[in-house]
Amino acid sequence: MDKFYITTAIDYINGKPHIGHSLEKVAADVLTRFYANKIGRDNVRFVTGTDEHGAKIAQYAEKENLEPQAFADRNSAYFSFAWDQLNLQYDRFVRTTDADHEQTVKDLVTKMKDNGFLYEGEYEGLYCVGHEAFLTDKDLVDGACPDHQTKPELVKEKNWFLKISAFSDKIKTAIEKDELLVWPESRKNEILSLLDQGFTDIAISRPNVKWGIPLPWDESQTIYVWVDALINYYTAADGFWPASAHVIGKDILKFHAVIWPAMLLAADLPLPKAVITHGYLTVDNKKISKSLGNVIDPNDWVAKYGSDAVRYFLLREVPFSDDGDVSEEKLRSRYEGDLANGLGNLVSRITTLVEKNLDGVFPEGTKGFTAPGDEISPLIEQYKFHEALAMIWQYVAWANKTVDENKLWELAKTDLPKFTEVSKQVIDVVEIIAKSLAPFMPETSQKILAAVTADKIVKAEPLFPRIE
RNA sequence: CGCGGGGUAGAGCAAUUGGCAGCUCGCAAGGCUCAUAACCUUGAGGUUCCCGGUUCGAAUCCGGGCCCCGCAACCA
Repeated sequence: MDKFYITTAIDYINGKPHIGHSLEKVAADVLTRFYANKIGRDNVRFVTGTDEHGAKIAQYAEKENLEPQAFADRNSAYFSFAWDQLNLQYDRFVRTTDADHEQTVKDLVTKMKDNGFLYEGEYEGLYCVGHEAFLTDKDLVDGACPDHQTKPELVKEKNWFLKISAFSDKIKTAIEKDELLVWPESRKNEILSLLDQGFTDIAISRPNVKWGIPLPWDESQTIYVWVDALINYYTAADGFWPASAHVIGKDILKFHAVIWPAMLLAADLPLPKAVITHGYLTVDNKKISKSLGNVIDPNDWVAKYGSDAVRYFLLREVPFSDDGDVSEEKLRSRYEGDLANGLGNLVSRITTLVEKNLDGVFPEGTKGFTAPGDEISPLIEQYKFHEALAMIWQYVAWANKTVDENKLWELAKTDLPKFTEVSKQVIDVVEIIAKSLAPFMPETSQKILAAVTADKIVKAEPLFPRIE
């Protein structure tokens, strides 16, 4: 591998970022830092951003008496701000209203048409004005929309369609052979069975949506927001295409594993290497929802516990591929248990012991700890972040145990050579911990490395101070 | 019989191919005093949802049943 291009889903800006959005971005950042360490930062590209077109956005903007663009500018900034707080090293924050993106979308769609994979058709359906969307018969109760208590209108729309059917075999083969890896396995099976059932062609343009990118050859239509949004990955590639991994949530797998590949094939472009699907978070075992009032602003947690703690918590608490539950109580428990009592206290006690008894310096040639093989990297490469972190904490446990079992504070008085040797081993293990932790907790990693590799080791400041 | 995920210690979860049912937290007892009231050791705690089947052997495989959570909206 000489290059690695990683993307996250770009978020729809009808609201503010919540803790569920953060999980995906943090995971992508961990992969970015991990591969950067392996192949050099210049060879890794990390892109995230916001999805800003569509009727809904225009509607929200109107409610607030804002132009759509002004609304988009404001809300997009909520996202980039949150990602900065979480210390994400993205190379580009792409917005679907960016000029170069709009041009790329037009170019790609034109290419799909020139290649003969678009056709003009008519869509007829039951349109609910309240939803601004088409409903199917099964959505209706007594012929009316159950949410709006209105009868939908029968509407005929002219649209341009993408011939997905022309590519379904190719896509299926690519997924089966893992040329397009769909992870985890259960998601791969899900998509394959979806492809077996057959995939209908999708409309790539809409006649009645104004806030969007116009079709180059028919300006009465704008490009369907999903088509517009997916192309961001190509817009922002900057020579890195094809993507190594699209990190996404489970709800949008269909778009990334079928529609997006079909678009790329229609435009003669290579397929991405992997679609990595994560689960959903619940808060206090309930779905995240505004009406339940359990939406968590990641900025609040970062302000209180620090970005590293939040990054650690999100990836340690929940297996990445699965749904999982979070809460401030659980975060606090990880913070106090794993971080303050476990790692933080370890660094304090060992640096203190070395400062007090060796004046912070190991004699020339002190034998240290021989590192075992790298057990952490394969876990990160397989997106098993929670297991990687659990593994790192086994080193923390080993170090604490070693200090205790050897009674280092006593050895310092009775057998200084032995003290020197054992404490050097512990320091070395702490260094391994810090290095392994670098992608997950960059600031903490730096602090620990600075403390244990100093010419003269001194008692470290608490890494994770008590809160409140 | 709509689709999917799940039911394992008080809580949260794990257990490759069927092979001694484990981990973290909490609880109890003990140890220690280097350390952020932190750390270490030991212990208690199980009908693996229920019934049946296959097997030398089932949390795991098969059949049947019960229960919980998603799949309409704000919402990744």
